[in-house]
Amino acid sequence: MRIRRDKRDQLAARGMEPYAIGLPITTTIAAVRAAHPDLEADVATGEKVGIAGRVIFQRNTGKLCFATLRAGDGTEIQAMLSLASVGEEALQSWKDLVDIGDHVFVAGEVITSKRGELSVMADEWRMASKSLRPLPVAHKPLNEETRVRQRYVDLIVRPEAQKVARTRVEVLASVRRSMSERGFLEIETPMLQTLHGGAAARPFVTHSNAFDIDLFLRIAPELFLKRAVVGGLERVFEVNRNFRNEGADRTHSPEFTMLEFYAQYLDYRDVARITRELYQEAAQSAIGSLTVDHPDGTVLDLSGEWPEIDLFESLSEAIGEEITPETPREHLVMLCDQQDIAFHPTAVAGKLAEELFEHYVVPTLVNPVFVMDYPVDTSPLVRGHRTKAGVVEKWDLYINRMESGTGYSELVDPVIQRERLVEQASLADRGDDEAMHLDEDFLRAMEHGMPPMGGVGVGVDRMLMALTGLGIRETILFPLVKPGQS
RNA sequence: GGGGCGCUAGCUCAAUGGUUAGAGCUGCGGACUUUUAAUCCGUAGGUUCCGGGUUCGAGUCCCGGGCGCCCUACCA
Repeated sequence: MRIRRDKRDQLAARGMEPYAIGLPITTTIAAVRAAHPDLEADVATGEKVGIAGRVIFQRNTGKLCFATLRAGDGTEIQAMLSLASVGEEALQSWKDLVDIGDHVFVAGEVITSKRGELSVMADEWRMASKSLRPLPVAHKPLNEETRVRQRYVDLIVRPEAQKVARTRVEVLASVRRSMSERGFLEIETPMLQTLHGGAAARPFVTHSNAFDIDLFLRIAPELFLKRAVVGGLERVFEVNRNFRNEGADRTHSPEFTMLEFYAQYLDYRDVARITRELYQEAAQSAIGSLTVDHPDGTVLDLSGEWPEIDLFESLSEAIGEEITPETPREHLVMLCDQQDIAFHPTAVAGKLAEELFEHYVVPTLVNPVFVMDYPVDTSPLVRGHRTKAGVVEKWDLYINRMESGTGYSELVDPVIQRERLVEQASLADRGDDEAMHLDEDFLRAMEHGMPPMGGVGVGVDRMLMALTGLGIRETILFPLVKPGQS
């Protein structure tokens, strides 16, 4: 650090700017590479360029210096500085003052070296940004903590980190494209809410000084998106952050990115199809394939139609006895106890059935599957099933043994909705801090006539996980980390 | 929440309770006009995560704390 600071000062002393702006850059490394895909060794093209990049390797010999410059997109090119073309003073400055990690500008002719490496033979060089801290040694894996805490370093030295960051960009762009093509409007709804609703989760609480009230960071945008549909924005979506004050592990982050979309007059099967298409289009544009290979050897096949299984039927089959929405709570408790499945003491029968499902069936769900028709008592915002008793028109999408999305035929009857929410509110009063509170304004919106609609929530981070096989903290560029000692 | 493992030089890692905590790469000085993780010679580099304790002696053992990873549970 101290030595590099001295070099920074030396640059100024020799009349060079250590952080130069307005450099005469004429092209990119990628463009030079693309223009000269397969030159023979030891060729001079006569083409003059000005390029800049970060020094990633250096090989300084006596009168001829080599450096590998890398751009953010991972493309690299070699810079060569010879005594003959830059002169003694510039060559000496280069050897004295350039370190691995510096951004440098090089202007000169595009050539290939005697070993065939595409290079720029410099006529001049300039410092673009003097790096004061050394880069970690290349070719040795950084430990996971440093990668997450200093993602900027991770991105410099590990091309895979770049790739993941760019895959996320591509997935988000693809999702927005797919939604737009189907007539959905991207809208923004409140992150700061006076009541949290739309999901069952513990919220983060903050305080507004101006209004002198406590506010919640949203756990879901659902109730506002539905209000927008009431208002005649017939198809809406939002891709943005939700915040849940709960556990963090390989598949959960306190802030995570969620896609929600709602479309009037569609039902849960219609939106399931759209969800599958979204996924397939995102996979195609982000990784170029509907077959995904994970580092752990898992292979996901996202192609074609995705199968549907019935929650209670598949559970009954797995257990070997019939389980229905009418199966008494006591019996489900007994089945859970047999398998040492833990559950919350106040859990309702439907919740227990879902616990059993997670234990028996979920571990087998690698390729995408829509799990259909959930118990009514765990789904307060979903419409009752049109033919089956005790269940609602809801699916969960499982990919790679992970819940990756959920879709409903939304409940739009304000009278039934009020009954369900009152029931939830009484749960909240009894100490279930994840139950929903009564949102009178939401009910008021419904009472103005909410069109029948299908709605979906898809975890975008989990999309990235499915497409890369990585943990959630690798798919998020800057995940929350506890402050360290220093 | 419970259990396990880890934290030592810029990075990746060594070090039976016992000399002055080592190695590779990085860095620094030098040689070299075709190198590719360049090579060769020389050299520097430490609050062993923090705080206590046991001991003649602690990176190592004990207690407390911090941070991370894995497993497990919880979180519809």
